[in-house]
Amino acid sequence: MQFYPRFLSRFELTEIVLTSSEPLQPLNVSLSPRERFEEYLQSRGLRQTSQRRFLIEAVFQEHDHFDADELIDRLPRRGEKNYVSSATVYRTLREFVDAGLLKSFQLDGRTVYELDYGYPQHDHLYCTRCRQLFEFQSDPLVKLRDQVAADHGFRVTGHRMIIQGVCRDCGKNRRTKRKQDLV
Amino acid sequence: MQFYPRFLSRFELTEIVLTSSEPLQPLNVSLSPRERFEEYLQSRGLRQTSQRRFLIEAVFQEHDHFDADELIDRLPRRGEKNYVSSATVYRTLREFVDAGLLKSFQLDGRTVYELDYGYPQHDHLYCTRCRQLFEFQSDPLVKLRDQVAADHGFRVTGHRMIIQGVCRDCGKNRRTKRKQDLV
DNA sequence: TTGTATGCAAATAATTTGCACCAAA
DNA sequence: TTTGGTGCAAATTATTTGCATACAA
Repeated sequence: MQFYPRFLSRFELTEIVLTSSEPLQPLNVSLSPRERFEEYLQSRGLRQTSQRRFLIEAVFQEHDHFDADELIDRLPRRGEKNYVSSATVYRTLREFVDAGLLKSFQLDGRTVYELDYGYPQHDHLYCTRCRQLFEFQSDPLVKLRDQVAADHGFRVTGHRMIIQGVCRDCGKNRRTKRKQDLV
Repeated sequence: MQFYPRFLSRFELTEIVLTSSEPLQPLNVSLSPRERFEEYLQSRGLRQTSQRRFLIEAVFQEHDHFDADELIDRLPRRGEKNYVSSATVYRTLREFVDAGLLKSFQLDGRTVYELDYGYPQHDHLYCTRCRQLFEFQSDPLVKLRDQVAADHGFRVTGHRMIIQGVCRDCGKNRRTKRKQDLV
């Protein structure tokens, strides 16, 4: 049996792929996230507010992936000092992304954020057992991407690569909940 | 200024990357999607119903990406012949994915489905202007993936790669709505 | 002063779920 | 018959939005 072809194509490329195993270094950036954000706000005629200042500290204090809900959970509650409404949290997270401080992507339906400013480009391994995200960096991947894009007349603005599987630990502990290895 | 390192690492790999530009061929599969699904149902003691039979036809009649909403739109309405409730559509789409007939992934917040059974593995280029998805195939990408995974002790079950950018046509027509080149 | 920004609550949007009824095997 | 399947409507979840008020510039 046979299906109609869609817009599929291969691309041509021959190159030597090289990567190194040095630990990935944080980038040196001249401005702190906060300074960078202030610059962003100024350039657009937006305002500095206590909420924005507080949120940028809160976000850059942690160094892991998070979603809006997790962030809100570790912020002061309504009534407490420095409380920020969730509406504002959502609005501000988007601004952080616009400002280039954070990156966001979709995983299992929710929006996941991670620090971008001050961190090198990287991609993810996702363990479908424990749902943990691991990071890796690969220059060849980026080259491959550019090659594919060029091949299709695309001007690249970015990419998102997630490798799904079972991480080392979960591979050992077969006893770990299996569920359905969701995509 | 300097940030704490996270779980970042590079990996070691040296290889020759080769790809070809032959148009990608549909796979030859011995069973039709419908037969394949019937097999799946039987193996799990599930039932064949008119809704399931109808949906599999509807889904495999088209050969493009779609989301639940688009699918429901082109199905018979309530009251008409062969009407299927949206709840059942959602439930059945998930079964199709379980059965390996469809693949699903998240894009701009919604769940996008595409035919899997009978089609070769591939990845996507996404135009952030016209929001169209294009497909490409790259063996080196898969090798790279396996290498990275092995490097991290991962047992791979799959991956998702989306290259974002502006497609050829939208690159020409600067007049096309620009908005914010959303991720 | 003047127009953003924020908090609150209501509105969305996309799915999922509870439940009574229907229908394969 | 028995147990899974379906339709309907209500419930969820994650966000977004309208609007009156607060506040930075």
